[in-house]
Amino acid sequence: MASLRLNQVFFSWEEFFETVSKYCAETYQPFVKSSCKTCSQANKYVKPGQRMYPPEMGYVYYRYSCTHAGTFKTAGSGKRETKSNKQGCEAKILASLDRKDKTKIVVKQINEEHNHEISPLLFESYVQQRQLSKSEKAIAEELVRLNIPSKTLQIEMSRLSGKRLIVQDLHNIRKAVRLKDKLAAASGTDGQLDVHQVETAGRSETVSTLPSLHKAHSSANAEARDVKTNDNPRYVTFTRPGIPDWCFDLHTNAPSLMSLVGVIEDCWVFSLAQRISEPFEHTLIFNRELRKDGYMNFQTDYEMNMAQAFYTDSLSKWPLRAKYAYGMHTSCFVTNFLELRGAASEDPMVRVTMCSAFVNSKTRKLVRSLPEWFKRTLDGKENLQKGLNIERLAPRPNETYRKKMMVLLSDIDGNKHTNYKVYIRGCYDALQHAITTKEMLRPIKIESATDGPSGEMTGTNPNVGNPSASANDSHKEVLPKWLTADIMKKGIKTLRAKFIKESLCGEEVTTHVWQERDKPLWVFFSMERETTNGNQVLFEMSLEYFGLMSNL
DNA sequence: AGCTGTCAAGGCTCGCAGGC
DNA sequence: GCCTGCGAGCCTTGACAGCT
Repeated sequence: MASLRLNQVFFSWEEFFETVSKYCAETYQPFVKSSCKTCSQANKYVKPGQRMYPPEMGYVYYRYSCTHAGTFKTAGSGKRETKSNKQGCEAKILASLDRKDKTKIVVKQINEEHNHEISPLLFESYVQQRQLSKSEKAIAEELVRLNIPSKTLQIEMSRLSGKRLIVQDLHNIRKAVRLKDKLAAASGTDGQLDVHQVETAGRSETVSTLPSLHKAHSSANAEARDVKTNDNPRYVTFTRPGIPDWCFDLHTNAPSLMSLVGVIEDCWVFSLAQRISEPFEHTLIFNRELRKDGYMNFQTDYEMNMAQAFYTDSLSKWPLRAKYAYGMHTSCFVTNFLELRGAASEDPMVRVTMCSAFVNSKTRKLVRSLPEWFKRTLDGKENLQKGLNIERLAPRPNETYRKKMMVLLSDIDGNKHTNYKVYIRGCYDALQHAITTKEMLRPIKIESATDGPSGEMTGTNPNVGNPSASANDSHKEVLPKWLTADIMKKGIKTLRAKFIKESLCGEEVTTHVWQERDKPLWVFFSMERETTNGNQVLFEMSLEYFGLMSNL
C-alpha cells in the first residue's frame, strides 16, 4: 500500500506523482492538481546573488486540492440552472523543494479531511479516472472516424481501457474530431489519417487509408516485366521477382503461408492496375472505375491450391510468372483467379481463385446488379464457367481449440473493416499455437547417437512452457487430433476461406480450431464474435495438408 | 439516441503578497 | 531580503440541457 506522510522526502517529482496517484487510488480521494510553479519560471524572478532553482528539478512546488475544493461562482449568463462540484472541501497535499537542499522534495502539508463522501464507486466516476491516455484517445478518434455508433464505442473503449466511460465522453471525442478535421481541411493539411480525395463523377468521396497490412505491397511489382494484356479472354500475364529467402519456413521448401498470401496480393493488385485501351481506356476488370461509380468490393470466397512440386527444391521459385484472369460474374459477384508458375514450369505451382461481392460504398449493402457498361464490356470474355462459392462448414463441435485475438487499428484496411489477411493470419496463428501446445504435451522421443534407434519415453514433456496446457487442461482434449508438426512441414495443399461478416477495431474475436475423424489431413477454423444472443460467425477457413508424400 | 451550443472544470502560467 | 504559495487569467476539455 502506498503511504504518504508529512515531511516525507522524494528525490524526483515523478516519484512523488506516482506515490500520490497510488495513494489516491487506494484511499479513493479525488485529488487534482490545483497549483504549481516551475523552476524555469521561478528563476526569472531570482535576483542577482540569490540562489537559482535547479531547472532539472522541474517544479518549485506542486499542490493537489480535492476536486470539491473552492466555491462556485458562475461566469455564465444565467440561462441555465447550473450544478457545481465545488463545495469548499479543504483537503489538500502540498510538496515543495527543500529550503536548503533544492534537490529534495518534501511533503509540507497533508489535509485528508474531506467534507463529502469518499467511496470507490464515486472515485471511479470522477472525470480524472475516466480520462483516456493519448494512445487510447487516438484509437477512439480513429473509431469515431470509422462512423462507429457512440454506444458501441463506449462499450469497446471501456473494455479496451478498463475505464468507466460514459456515452458523453464519446460525444466529446466526436466533437473534437469534427473540429480537428474541420481545421485540417481549412488549413489544407490532413490530420493524423492519411486521407485523400477520390474524384468521382460529379462528387468526391473521402477514402481513409489507415496504416494497414493491405497497404504494404512489395516493391517487387515495380520490377515486373513482360507485361501483356489480353482482351478476349480477359487476362494479364507478367514476370516478377520471385519469393525472397526470408519468406521461407525453416523446414519446408515453400514460403510461409502469410508470405505467400502477401505475394499473391501483390500480384493481383498489380494486375488490377493494368490498363487496356480498346474500346476505351480502362483497367483490367474495372475495379477503379467501379469504385468511382460508388461500388466497393468485399472479398467473400478465397481458395488456394498448391501443386506438390511447389514443395520441392527442384522447382525454382525465382522469378515468378504470373497470370491474373477475369473469371466470370453473376449479378453482384465477380470471380477471378491468379496462377503462379516457376521460370521453367508450364504447370501452375499455385492457383488462387477469389470471389468478391460488390456493395454500395455508402450503405455497404449488396448491389442488385453490376452496371450495364461493365457487363457489356466483359460478357463473352470469361475464363471460368462458374464462380467460386465455398460451402459453409458443417456446425462446429463444441470441443475445439480456442484462441482469442483483438482486432487492432493496423488490421483495418481501406474498406474500413478488418482486412481479409488478418482473418487468415488469425486462424493460422491459432493452429500454430495449438500444434506447439500439442508438441509440448506429446511423449518425448529420445534420439541418441550412441544408443542406436530412437526410443520413446512415456509421460509428458517436462519442458512444457505453456501454463495453460497442463496435462489436466481441457485444451488437451480439444487439440487437433491427427495433425502434427511433421505433417504441417509437408505443406498446405488447399486453403478455403469464406468471409461472412465484417469486424472492426477493438473487437475481440475467438478462433475455434478443430479436426474431423474422416479428414485427418484437414483442419477447420471458425472465427467468431461473442454476443449476448450467442456467437456470430465472421469467417470460416479450412486447410488441407500434403501428409503422405514419401518422396519429400 | 445522437447532436450541439453553452457553461463548468481542469490545467497551466504568472505576478505578487506576505511569512520566515 | 528571500522564498513560498495564493489566486487571477487564459486556454482546453468535459458535462449538461434542449433540440432533432
